[in-house]
Amino acid sequence: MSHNTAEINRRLREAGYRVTPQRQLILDAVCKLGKHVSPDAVYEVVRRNTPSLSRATVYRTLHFLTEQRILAMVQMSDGRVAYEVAGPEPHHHLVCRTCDSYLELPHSVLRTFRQRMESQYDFEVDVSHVSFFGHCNDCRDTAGA
Amino acid sequence: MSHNTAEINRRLREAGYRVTPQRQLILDAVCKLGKHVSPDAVYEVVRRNTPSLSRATVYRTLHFLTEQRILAMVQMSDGRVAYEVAGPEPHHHLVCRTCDSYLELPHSVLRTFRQRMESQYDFEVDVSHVSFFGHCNDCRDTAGA
DNA sequence: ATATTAGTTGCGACAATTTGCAATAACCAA
DNA sequence: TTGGTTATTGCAAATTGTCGCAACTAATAT
Ligand SMILES: [Mn+2]
Ligand SMILES: [Mn+2]
Ligand SMILES: [Zn+2]
Ligand SMILES: [Zn+2]
Repeated sequence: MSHNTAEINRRLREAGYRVTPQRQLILDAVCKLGKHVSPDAVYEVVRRNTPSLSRATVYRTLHFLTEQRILAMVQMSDGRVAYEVAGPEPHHHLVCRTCDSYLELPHSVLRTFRQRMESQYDFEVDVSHVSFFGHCNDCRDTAGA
Repeated sequence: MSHNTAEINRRLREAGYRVTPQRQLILDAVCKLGKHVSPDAVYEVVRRNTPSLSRATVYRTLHFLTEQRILAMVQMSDGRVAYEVAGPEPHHHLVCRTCDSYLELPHSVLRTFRQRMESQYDFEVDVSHVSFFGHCNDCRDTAGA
């Protein structure tokens, strides 16, 4: 997934945030590294360019860009999180507990569920990048339970 | 939720595990502290009784008791996990991102979703104690998005 | 009771992530 | 340009959680 730098910078400034070299480097790194990137992988890439860039900034910026819906956060099966550039439409994940592979689901699979929670419980479910855990076709036989 | 000590101890021993004072203290602490207890809260309680009991043992035991289905693990909105005594039937949670309150859902709400993932993607979703995040009725107005 | 055995614990080191705070620098207005 | 305001960064310390390993002890048999 790629990203439109000019458009993003405009959005950030309009909301009162600043466009810093760190933020641009980190976003570029996630973009280049592809899907489901770990904070540490991002850190390793950006430090090649800017060794002074700190780990704290990587974590903070990944959170920040996720809040701005420029990135999306994905729960992995071991409890850690990964990031990816957010597309125009959110999607969901089926993450295998055994081999850590994942399938991506269209946004639509949770539409009726969301509506049901809304009407029955007055609860507005955030149906953006939800992860479900379990076992993929290859791992079902070998994995217990 | 309470627990039947004698029955649990029998089950553990039968499976080749041991009933230790640490495990009993930790289980009692979760039970006494109520629902959705953090590892640190458990640690604070048990160390009053047994100061030598280590943090590592708390984490290991909470994992262990979850594997044995004596406890259940719940994802909280900040990514951390909490524990509760597992009832006879699993249930799910609607966790509010703003106030951290939660609603409990019956196990059945994911039955059709699970079947759909099974038939469409050959993926076996683990539908035990799933957390969904969003905003509760009280927080919907105040919270952005 | 005593000994044997293997599951469990505590410790310390380590890895991962968060946070407070002073220094910095992006943005904007003049 | 220049200067002021304040969001952001880097650093270091604090949290949070994991791991290897030697010492310990619960369970079982003798
Ligand atoms: Mn994805
Ligand atoms: Mn619950
Ligand atoms: Zn798999
Ligand atoms: Zn709420």
